[in-house]
Amino acid sequence: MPSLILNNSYGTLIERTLRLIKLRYLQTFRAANIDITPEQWVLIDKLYQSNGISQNELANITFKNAPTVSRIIDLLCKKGWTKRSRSSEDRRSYNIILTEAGSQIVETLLPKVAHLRQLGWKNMTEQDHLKFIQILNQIYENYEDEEIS
Amino acid sequence: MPSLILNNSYGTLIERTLRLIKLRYLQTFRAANIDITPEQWVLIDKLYQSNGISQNELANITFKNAPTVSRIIDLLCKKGWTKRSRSSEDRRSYNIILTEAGSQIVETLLPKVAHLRQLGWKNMTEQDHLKFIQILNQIYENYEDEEIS
DNA sequence: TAATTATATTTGTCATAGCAACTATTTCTA
DNA sequence: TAGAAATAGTTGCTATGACAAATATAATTA
Repeated sequence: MPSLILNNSYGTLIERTLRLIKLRYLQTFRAANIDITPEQWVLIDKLYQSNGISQNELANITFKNAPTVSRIIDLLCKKGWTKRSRSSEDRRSYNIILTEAGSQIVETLLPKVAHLRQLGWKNMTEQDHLKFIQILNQIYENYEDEEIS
Repeated sequence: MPSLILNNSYGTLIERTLRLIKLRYLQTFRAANIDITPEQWVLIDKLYQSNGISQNELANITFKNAPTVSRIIDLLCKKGWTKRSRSSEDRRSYNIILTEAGSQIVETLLPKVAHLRQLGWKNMTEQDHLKFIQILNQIYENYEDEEIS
């Protein structure tokens, strides 16, 4: 259906691709019998790399907003994969700790996620990958610069 | 913060850019004093091009699912921008009609949206645009092909 | 140091989106 | 043609995300 593709603005196409990527992640997690969403995955993956960071830091590095991170951490804590520990330096914030169970989830899923990431670049070169990321970030900057009346 | 960019998978970067695009659309609509979301815009924009199509057709061309389209049409009808009219050929489906008020909304916003679409491609060539869409669709196809266990 | 301002997090409300189950029709098939 | 299967749409439940308002604590300033 090439006409469908041509008739849609790039926003719609970005959304379509992103939605499929997330669906594949979800299906992969289900196939591994682990009840986790792609967004929850992003957070515990970051915690695996930087255990003990605050919700605010998590929000910054994942580009999510504070209420969203707060609610996802709620869910992760309910599942026993993370724990909130009040920071001793700043009693407003928490250190978010990945539990042993949480670590095991990450270690189980990491190779499957690595496979998914590669999958997206099938039939393409490293050059394509770089170009894509570069354009994506250029679009971001273009919109970031713009003051909307 | 280049390290942030390099440390994030492309899914996260796609999401970040898409979120900013949607935010700019929303801000543009607000600046025009029109209470509409980017998703609602996508639907009435399609109806402006193809008035009277069914919810199912709308879902297909916007890559949204049936419940989502049903609920967005509910909202559009409440605002008086669309109407549902039972199809005479197939009494299960509706023809979704853009009202006069709906048409005026589209006509007011179209030039502003055209400006936003161009904005994303500042500092880039038509070649970049084509390459980006091509890669985006290749990623889509790569994930589409894959059977998840 | 008291008062103001800024920051980290939470909560409420709404919109979007996925999935599953359901109703009403239509189409297919034995 | 009767019964089964498919299709269009709706509704319920859950998760994510935006925004605004609230609380608690920290940092700044007069």
